[in-house]
Amino acid sequence: MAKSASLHPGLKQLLEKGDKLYQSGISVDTVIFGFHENVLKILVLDMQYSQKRALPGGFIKINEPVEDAAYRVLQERTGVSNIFLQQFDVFSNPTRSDASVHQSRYKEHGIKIPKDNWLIQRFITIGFYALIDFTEVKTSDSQFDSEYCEWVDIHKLDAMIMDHKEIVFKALDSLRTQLAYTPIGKNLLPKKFTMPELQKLYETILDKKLDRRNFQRKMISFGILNKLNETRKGGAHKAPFLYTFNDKKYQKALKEGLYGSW
Amino acid sequence: MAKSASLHPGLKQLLEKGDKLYQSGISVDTVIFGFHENVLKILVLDMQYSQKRALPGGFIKINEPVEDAAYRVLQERTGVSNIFLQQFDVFSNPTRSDASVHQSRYKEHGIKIPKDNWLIQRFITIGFYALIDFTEVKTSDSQFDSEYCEWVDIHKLDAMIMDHKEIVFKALDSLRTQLAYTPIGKNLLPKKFTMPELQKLYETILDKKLDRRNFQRKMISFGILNKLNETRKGGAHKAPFLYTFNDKKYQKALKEGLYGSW
DNA sequence: TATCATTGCGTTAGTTAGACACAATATAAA
DNA sequence: TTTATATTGTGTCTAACTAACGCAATGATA
Repeated sequence: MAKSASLHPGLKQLLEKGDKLYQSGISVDTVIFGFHENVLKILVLDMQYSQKRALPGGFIKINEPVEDAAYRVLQERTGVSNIFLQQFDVFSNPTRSDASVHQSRYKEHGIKIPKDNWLIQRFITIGFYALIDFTEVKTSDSQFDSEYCEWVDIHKLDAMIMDHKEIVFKALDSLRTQLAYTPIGKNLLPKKFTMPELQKLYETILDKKLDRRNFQRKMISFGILNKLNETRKGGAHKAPFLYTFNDKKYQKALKEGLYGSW
Repeated sequence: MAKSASLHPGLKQLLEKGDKLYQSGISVDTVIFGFHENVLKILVLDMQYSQKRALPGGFIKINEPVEDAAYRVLQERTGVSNIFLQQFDVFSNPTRSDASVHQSRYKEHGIKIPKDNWLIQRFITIGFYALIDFTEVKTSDSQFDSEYCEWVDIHKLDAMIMDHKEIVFKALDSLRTQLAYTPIGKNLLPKKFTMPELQKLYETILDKKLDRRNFQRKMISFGILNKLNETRKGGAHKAPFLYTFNDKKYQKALKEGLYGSW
């Protein structure tokens, strides 16, 4: 069970110098959404020292903006840089922190965290959600031992530590709201995609069937798509056209917002 | 210039025991909106020891949720309890903190804050905005000396400390967005109000003229208003009917959202 | 009593959303 | 090679909604 693991220097440093390196009592946690095989998934941490999953999160360096901290964590975990990142809420329930999570992480290395260590205190966490192209992510190992990232169907989430499940559902809720006035998809889909694929993405996020023909009309009316002269062959039926996003217009729509409701 | 002021015990405690009482490096700041004489105003702190204004803000007690901290500050400053409070963003620019603000506050009492005091560090602040019925607020003196609250036209804002002006404009932006899918007005208007008054509120927040007749139709279609059998006489012309909000339906709309865009 | 700005209620044209029809087509089955 | 089948592309229709505007009623003022 307890594998003999050498203590990663980062972990040691975190314990001893964390209070000098990081803002005290604040963390960031990110819900990373990806879309694969018509399923909305999130990237969670699987930890050998715990049955429960965790959101990828981290601390905020002294002199680091919160957004940079979230972005840094994201890059460490996914290697991807084309990311849509959005702060959506703050989680501050005084009882949300759970020292035992840190304890078991260090216990694996035979270390007991002193009670007065900076890690053992109440943490307020700032929640972000990220949209990532599933195909670009290498779920590489963490910089720490015994932790690796894994995509999980958002509807099949097992137990998560602390209030991370609440964070996930709030993130999903914010994403749904965002869908109404912001273009979505650029970061969740490959460069080229078909209209049915885009529609599946919307249907999955909204958890709701949409009319194929009305969806297409509305989507095109936004003016953020380029229709290509290629089709995606290989499916068992009529080959749908491929599209890309018109980057310029997409960015403009991100800034100025769309209007429609779904 | 330097008035001889006795050091308020709260101020002394803040300096000496702040690090034990409050979460370190985190604060809340609230943009308090009010509506009076067809002008959108915010409640700002006027401080004798500074030319600049400040947002009412405060620190987060150990074991206090962030929302409670914001609410507590709000009550201290306004005495009002029927408040709509909404967290909207986090401000974390590492250079946003300005020790000189604290220094001049204490300097008034002849105290120089030690450089290693907990107040002299980078603070991340969580931004809230609040909607308050102007008529219910007593802009009472603060619990501290030399500070009092004052309503200021949002379009005539003078200099503010640190990044408080940015916080104000982001709050206004969030309020505008919110207007599209949430009912507004219950906390900004007196119990009874007329349709033109409600419209002025919307126009002021959106900074945009709306058609009187279409506004009325849409507002009524939301089903959150009770039309009373009274009119507001005294104006120089036809007396408009008075309305109240239907509390039950208003709360429901708050939860479930409206739809329309303005 | 007449004036006048404002309010309440109504109309119309143009646009959009939602539901559905039908032909075209890429593969699989016959 | 032909046929079957599910899916895609395009189009139509109706109901609902939005935006712009008309007009009579009203309450204070002159």
